[in-house]
Amino acid sequence: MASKRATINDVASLAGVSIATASKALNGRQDVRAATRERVLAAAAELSFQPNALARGLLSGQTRTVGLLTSDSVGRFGIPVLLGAEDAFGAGEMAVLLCDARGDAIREQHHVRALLSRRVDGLIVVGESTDPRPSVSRNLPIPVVYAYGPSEDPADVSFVPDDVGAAAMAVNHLLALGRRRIAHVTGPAHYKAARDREEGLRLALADAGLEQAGRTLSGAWSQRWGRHAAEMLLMAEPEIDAVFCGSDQIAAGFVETARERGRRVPDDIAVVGYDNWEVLSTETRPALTTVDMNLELLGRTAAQHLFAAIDGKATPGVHRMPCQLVIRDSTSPPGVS
Amino acid sequence: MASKRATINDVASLAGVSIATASKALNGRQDVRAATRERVLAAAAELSFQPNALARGLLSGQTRTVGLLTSDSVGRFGIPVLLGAEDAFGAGEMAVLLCDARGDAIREQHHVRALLSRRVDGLIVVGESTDPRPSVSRNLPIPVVYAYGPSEDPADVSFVPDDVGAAAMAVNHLLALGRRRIAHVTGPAHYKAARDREEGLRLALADAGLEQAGRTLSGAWSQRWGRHAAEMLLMAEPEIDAVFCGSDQIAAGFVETARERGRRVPDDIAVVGYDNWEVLSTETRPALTTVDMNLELLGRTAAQHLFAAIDGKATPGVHRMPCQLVIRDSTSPPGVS
DNA sequence: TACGTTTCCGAAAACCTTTAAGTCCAGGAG
DNA sequence: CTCCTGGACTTAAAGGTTTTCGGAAACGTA
Repeated sequence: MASKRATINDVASLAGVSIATASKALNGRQDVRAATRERVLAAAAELSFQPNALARGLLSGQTRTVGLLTSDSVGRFGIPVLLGAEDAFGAGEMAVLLCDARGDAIREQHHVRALLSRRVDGLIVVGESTDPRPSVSRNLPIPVVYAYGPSEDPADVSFVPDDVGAAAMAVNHLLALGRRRIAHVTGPAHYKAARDREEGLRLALADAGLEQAGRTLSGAWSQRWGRHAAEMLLMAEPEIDAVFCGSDQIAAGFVETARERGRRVPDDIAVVGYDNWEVLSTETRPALTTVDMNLELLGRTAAQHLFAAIDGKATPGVHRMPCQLVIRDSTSPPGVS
Repeated sequence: MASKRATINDVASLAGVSIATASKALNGRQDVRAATRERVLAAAAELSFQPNALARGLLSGQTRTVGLLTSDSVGRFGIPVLLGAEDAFGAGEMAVLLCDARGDAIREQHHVRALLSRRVDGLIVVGESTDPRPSVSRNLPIPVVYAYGPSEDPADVSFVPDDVGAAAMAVNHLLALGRRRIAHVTGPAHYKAARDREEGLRLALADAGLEQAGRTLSGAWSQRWGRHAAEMLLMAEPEIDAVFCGSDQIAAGFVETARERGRRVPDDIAVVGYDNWEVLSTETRPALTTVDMNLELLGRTAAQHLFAAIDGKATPGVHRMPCQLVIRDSTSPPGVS
């Protein structure tokens, strides 16, 4: 361990100037002779001087730090958002203070206070689902943006994936392949994500003047449920030619069971998943066509808008971010597979 | 947004005392009358006063903040470690400053400097694999602990899963079930994890006086490779009765192909995976017996030892943390399934 | 009254940096 | 020669908190 951290005072003494001059030299300001600046820089290098961000922040009122508050144990959805945010901040000077509330409102409040006391410049709140969540920003002295899970308060700034549009896009893809008897298997109906994706399906089918094949099957987001739903669906609606699944896990389960029951994917039944969770979507056979919510982009965008808000240019409201359909073998046109 | 943040000065004025007295009252120190303390506390509450952590840190030299430096984009292994660390810190007062070096040494240095300038009290470095990595702690004025991926420097403090012991444990489990012809499919041989796990297998077999069934098959960590290896293995060594896989992905692929080839799991072939990645291990049929590396515990332990190191009690060396065998259906004794 | 003790409170320094304002000096213009 | 200008540098204040030390009041004792 180095003995003691060098301060700008040490640098100034070593260079034989005042601390004011040292500061100016180090920050590239005017009013300092080239020779002097060089002496200061040399001294700083020799002492491996690092300016104390605390002192700087105390003075300027800006810490160049943002808080990232997640509720879902930094789970499946938090990570990419976090990465995108870190990406937007990272290259520059911003740092991210990470807090996990583990879904507990009390703990969340506690973390908000801790972050406030650390004088973060802003806050990103990552939801655990796309269901609107209570606002945390009432009377907060710093800007807040919500990612993935929007705030209940429309005056807040929120970024969410456009589930409705993405589902419609997925279904239109199936329609373009000539599929006409499309079924829907999805997660628990109390999730807004499930309802939104069903809504997108409904819209796309209505546009095409078609009826959905059978009723929507709501269960869990799991592979197990996908297998179970496949059993039921193949029994009840034997002549379906496509399935839109609410998650890749469901789709993976569906594909597995369909194959065991002698249905070929995609020839007999085309399957579309959701999430583009690569460990599943690229490893099932056939690989899954699926919706990628571009969460990393979403996180990056949220971070950029947080910057804007810090600079005083807020853009309130819920912003729906476009998703992307990743086309793989589970929806190849016949003969192409 | 609230107008302006209250300082201890505002609190003191409102309570009609000096800032020194206010500080003492707020921090529960002696030398302040009960009535006065109450007045101060009331004033603080009214102004919703939050002490400025910057000022406090500047004075005390302690920020109650640690840096968490990850190389693997907070991937599969970083998350649980991070959670464990956050857990150990969280309840109390510590905060975590997250940095992702994305595997780039330059960026890593940059982040270390940034963290240093923010005066973090310590650093946790999370590796992307169990291969030893260059030390980052040379001449750093703060303690550093390494989690998952150890430092090359034995004077540093590192925590890694005990892959050798865990593999031996897994194989002993197979032996206890009466399996005698055990094969091994694992990831790329240049990974220390792959070599360590093979070593554990070797030791367990040697103890039992047995030979491995066929040679170790090294490929990728993927499901695809698991399927491919299964094809080869069932051809080359048809009479194997157990397989030890280097990852759950490999195991999932193996199980799938084995079933398609008419081998029953676990009756004909018992399968053990590695990682306990639940989306795979609990969703395959049958569910996988697998090694759980207890990464969350590892992260928590690393964090606790970082605390100890901050308090001056370091424990240098590479600490191997015990793993745990999670027994599921893929190794049920015959007739129990 | 003089003095010591206890209890409570306030003044001021310290932490480190940035910046506004001020000082000093050389050189050019009048 | 005087005055002004501008460049190069220094002084000092500010930012919010904690802590040390000293001061004042109240009270008891001689």
